[in-house]
Amino acid sequence: MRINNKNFNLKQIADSGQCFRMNPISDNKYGLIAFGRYIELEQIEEDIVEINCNNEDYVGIWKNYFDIDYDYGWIVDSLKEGRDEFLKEAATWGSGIRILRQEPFEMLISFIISQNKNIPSIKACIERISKVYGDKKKDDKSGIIFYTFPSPEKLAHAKKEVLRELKLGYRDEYIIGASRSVVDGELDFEYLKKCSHEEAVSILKNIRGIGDKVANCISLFGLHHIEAFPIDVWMKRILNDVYDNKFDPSLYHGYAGIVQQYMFYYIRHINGVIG
DNA sequence: TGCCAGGAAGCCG
DNA sequence: CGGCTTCATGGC
Repeated sequence: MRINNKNFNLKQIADSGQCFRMNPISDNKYGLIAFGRYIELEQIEEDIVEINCNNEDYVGIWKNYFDIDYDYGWIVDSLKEGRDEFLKEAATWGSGIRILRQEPFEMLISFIISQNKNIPSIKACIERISKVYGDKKKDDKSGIIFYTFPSPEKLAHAKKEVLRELKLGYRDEYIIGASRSVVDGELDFEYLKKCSHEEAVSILKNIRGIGDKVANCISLFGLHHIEAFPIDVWMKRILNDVYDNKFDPSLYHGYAGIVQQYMFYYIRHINGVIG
């Protein structure tokens, strides 16, 4: 399936810190594990992406996953034409970023794991927890063996000692507790998607191990509340060093999370963390 | 060796 | 509320 879209860049998405199971496999090619499947994608040209799947899976899964129906172009263009010099550069540099519609439970656990960790370490933890608690599968097309992200039931019944062996550190109890909240219905992702971003964050923060930053990441990447605005150590640097703590997210009301992704991706580029 | 990473909880004033 | 400390772990 070939997608023609001006704002769809695999490298930018893979390096944007929103997904942890999309990795390069060769030049311009990426492997992705999501929704219990493995697919390969290739950046054919700047505005053409090849998704190695049939039409049924594209329409049923990946079109929605990559948020293809949403036009990111108007946001990029408006930032490029605006007065904010930093956002002008950031939007130009990351114009191919999209906010993926990832699975809420995977985002819940992934961003609990993410606290006080760098991205390579987060990815390694997620692969380990998937290998132990997920399902082993083989992709028919590529022959690749992979492990699905664990179910809430599996992690709700996980043992602390095992999670410690997986190098999850003090987050072991947080992971088990959050998973139990999903299993017993305290956390209802369908409701969290329907309600406002503010209410979703408020509910998520009742879970032990979820503070403001992680709640905003779950809201943005797992619930697709694109007005969420997660502030991590990189964002703090921008808000302090570039904006003297006077940045006003309400200027981008309703889509601040997308603007935030351009900022995050750009500051890490400037600091040489990613290509 | 000390510092940092897409932080949060506990405690203190 | 704001500031300080502690919490595992790996990489540099």
